[in-house]
Amino acid sequence: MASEQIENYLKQIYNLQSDEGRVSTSSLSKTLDVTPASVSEMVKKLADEGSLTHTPYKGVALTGEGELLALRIIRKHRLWEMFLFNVLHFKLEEIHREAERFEHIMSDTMEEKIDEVLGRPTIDPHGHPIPTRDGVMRHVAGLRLTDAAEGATMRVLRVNDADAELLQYMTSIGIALHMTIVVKQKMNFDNSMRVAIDGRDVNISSTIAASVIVEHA
Amino acid sequence: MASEQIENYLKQIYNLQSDEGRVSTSSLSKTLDVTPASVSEMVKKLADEGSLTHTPYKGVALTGEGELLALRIIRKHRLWEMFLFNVLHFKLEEIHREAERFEHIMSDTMEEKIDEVLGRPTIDPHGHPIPTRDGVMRHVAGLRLTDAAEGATMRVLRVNDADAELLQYMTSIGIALHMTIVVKQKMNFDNSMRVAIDGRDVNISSTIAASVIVEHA
DNA sequence: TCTTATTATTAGGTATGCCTAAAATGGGAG
DNA sequence: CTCCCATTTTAGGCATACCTAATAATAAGA
Repeated sequence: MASEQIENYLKQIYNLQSDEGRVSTSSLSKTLDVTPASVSEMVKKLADEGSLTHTPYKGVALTGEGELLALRIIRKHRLWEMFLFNVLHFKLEEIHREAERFEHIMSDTMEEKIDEVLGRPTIDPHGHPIPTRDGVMRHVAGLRLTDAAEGATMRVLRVNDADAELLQYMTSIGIALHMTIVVKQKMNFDNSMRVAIDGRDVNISSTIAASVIVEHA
Repeated sequence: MASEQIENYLKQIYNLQSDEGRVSTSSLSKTLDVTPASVSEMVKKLADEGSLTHTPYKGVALTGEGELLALRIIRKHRLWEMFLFNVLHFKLEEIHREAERFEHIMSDTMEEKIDEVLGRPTIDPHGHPIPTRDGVMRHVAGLRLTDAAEGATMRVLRVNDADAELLQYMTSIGIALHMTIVVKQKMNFDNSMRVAIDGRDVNISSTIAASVIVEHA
């Protein structure tokens, strides 16, 4: 079984691969909060184990095997988030951090029990898709609220899960999954916007708007 | 925060202290499945940290601080077992092993949420008392079924949680918490006994009988 | 009491995963 | 096309918690 650290590396590499395409030593160093030297070392080991391929000074890419391991962890993470939110009534902004620890020690039996109790959910409380047991993840397209046209009526597909403070603020102004948002006015100078949420007008910064992924309602 | 290993040492020392009184290096070595040499080393560290006192070649004893740490872990373990059993519908014999991993990463917030969801239980699914948040554990006296008199009607107070196979067998013959057992006949040659459980007569070995703690019904 | 057997401790070594400091690489500016 | 600098890798160390082998202390029997 892969150690907790190894699982974190694989998960992070998977995320960076989806978000940015290329995965560099320094990007891993930043997101995992370890020195580049440590990343180099670990990457070498993961390459030896067959979880990824590494071209020195170029970057890394998960093998099929490594990707499956990553997706298994992501599944556990998201199922656990769902459980914390729906069953234990944790706040939306708290679940990510809790799940970071539990994903590593969750047995496959536990994963199955939770999946069952939750009724086999397909998205987590932030709107992210939950991969299947065998590593298939269906990603629903969408666009950043920043990129929605003025006057458009959008529905919230998913929200950034990593920044608890931002998430807490979003919740406080009424942004939640599946909610309808109407883009009233876009300010070109700073990319902030005025939107209507639940009939109430709110000004939101570009940081917030960029963290909300929407689709046309 | 104490590491996972340290928590296991403290918990085990607490258990041995309650069961046997004296806690030797070799008893810890056996129950923790590490060599006596490793135990000596770790014990020295724990003594330095103030969790226990150590008299070389004699044994160890938890300090107040160490005992509190142990009881905090035991509380998490038992709450988690309760949760696995009642909410996730794990089998009685599976919960102990699962809880062994979770007890270490359960935050105090999680402990509180679970305690609340479960309705502040005072015993776990095996009948063991759950210590309070501040380390108070009320132990209910009882006797081994082996020691019950012939003809006596007893009620199951608690059962051994460590041996999954034994527990599974006990469940299969109908022994469960709070169940009534009538001692029909005691065989002196091997300490086995014939008992009535739920009206049905069953022969049980001394091993089984010794793992069942009962009180007079 | 003395000797042996049991129990416990110390000494020295391994693996993991982190670190800092030093060396190597390669892509972009001049 | 070369040189510089940011990125990356290697070298050498540290901490934790384990191990085996060797030594020391205690307990128990002759």
